[in-house]
Amino acid sequence: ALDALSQEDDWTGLSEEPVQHQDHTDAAGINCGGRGGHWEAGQTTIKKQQQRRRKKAIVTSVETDDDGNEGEDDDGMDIVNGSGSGMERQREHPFIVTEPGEVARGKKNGLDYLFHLYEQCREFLLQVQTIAKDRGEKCPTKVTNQVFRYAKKSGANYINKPKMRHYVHCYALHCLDEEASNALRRTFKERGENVGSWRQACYKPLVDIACRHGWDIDAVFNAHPRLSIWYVPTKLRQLCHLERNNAVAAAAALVGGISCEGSSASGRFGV
Amino acid sequence: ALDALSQEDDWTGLSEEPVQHQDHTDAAGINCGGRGGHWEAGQTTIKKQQQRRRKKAIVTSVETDDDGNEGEDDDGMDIVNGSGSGMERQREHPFIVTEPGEVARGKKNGLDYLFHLYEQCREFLLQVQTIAKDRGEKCPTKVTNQVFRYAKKSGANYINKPKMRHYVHCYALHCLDEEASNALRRTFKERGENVGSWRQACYKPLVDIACRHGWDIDAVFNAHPRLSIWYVPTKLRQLCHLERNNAVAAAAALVGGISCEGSSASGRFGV
DNA sequence: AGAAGGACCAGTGGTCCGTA
DNA sequence: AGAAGGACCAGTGGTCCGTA
Repeated sequence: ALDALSQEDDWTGLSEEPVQHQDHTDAAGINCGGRGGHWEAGQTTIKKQQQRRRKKAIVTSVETDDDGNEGEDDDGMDIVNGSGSGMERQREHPFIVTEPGEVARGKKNGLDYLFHLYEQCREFLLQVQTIAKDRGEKCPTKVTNQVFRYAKKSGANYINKPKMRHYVHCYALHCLDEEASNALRRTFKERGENVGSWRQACYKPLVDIACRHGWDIDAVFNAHPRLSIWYVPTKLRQLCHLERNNAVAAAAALVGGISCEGSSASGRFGV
Repeated sequence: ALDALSQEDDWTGLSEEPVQHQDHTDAAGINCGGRGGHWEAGQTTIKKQQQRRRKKAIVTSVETDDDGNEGEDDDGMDIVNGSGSGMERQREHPFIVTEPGEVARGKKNGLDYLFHLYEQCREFLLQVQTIAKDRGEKCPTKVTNQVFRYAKKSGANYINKPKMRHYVHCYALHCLDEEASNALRRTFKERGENVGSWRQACYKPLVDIACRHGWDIDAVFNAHPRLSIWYVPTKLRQLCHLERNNAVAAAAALVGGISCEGSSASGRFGV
């Protein structure tokens, strides 16, 4: 009965409501898909050089049970999800790149399961919203700390903030262009790439989508009912900004040359 | 040149853009204006019994100037808004209830000035938004701490968060029903009421407006372009919730009597 | 090595209460 | 007394880095 909540439980077979897919057929695509400048270099450029002095983590919750034992080094534990005291829940199995519909084998979780977690968070948010409205309290529109707390309280210990935030943009691609998302998964599975590589690769198609929508990644997220409840990840926002600047610079170069002549693009066009 | 920023500067004469007034002609008014149960009692009922252990404030900024003086008890100071060191800015003059268009006399500020501060905050927000969009950073939709910080940095020292939050609902009434707001001001001025009483009196008409919009005070705020940038005050939200419950209870009593017969209103109507 | 997530931190929303 | 606002506090968004 280990891992009943994740890969061994055949949840993918459940009759989940299909993900609504919005058709973004926007005609005003400018400079999308070409160049792609810093898709390798940009990653390190963006990285904040934020040096933190981090204290050694202190063990705070060593609650002694009735017998006075302190929950000794119990390596061969066989009950994992039990609610008994002193039982730490095991970590979730790591994700691997799977094709759509494919169930991960061994101690792994697949990407359909990953995306399923986002749907679960949405349901928890809807419940939190219902409760808040009923009580006349302010009502969250996004998946906030409060929602993660509610999910944990509801028994969904496998949901946590760092994980969900980490893969938000992957889920975004799945929502916004399921075909492209599926194709990317198949490609990266075929190549034997790890999850980190696949995750990195999800950025580019999203930036292209943002490009087709005037570089407004917030508007792209907000226009999609299942995506609008997620905060736009900082890195995705930064990549969109960098690419927009790139595009603007390229357009300026086309018009006025790269030399500094004191004439802007709008000046050349008499605007 | 004292108080150039507030009442002595005849800013009300400036060509401010007129406040856009939305016409909320909603037909579905149910039980608005009647009863009004806890308009006295409710104020104390709501009050959180939040006992805080508050430490004695410690003086932290006693910066000694070049002469080594510690800024002694300088009662007869004549430069107030000067940017010189050791000069603390004087508090703003207190508000008094004024009629629309009336300029406060003496060391007082009028209510047109109060509402003007809200317009100024909106302009600061618009500037913060422009900067954020340009930098590709996340863009605030409300008047946040960041906006207050920006206002202060821009020299608007007379704007601060506690003050603006304190009178938000008064500004809300001014936005949503300027006629009613003006009438209330005239009445309270005539009666010689102080600002606190006027402020309290602003709640009821707002709750009535919320009633006419299905008790959704958030929707009421969000529907108005100048009001949507302000957080709904906690107390106003609570009052709306209480009145809604009141209205529901009254409706149930009309249908099923107050006795507990195990039949709901919807049951009686065969829904 | 690649990855999951506890726990930290800077800055937020909210408003109390020492101050004038 | 009535009122303005510095400064505090609980809980947030964000993600690092000790852990497995």
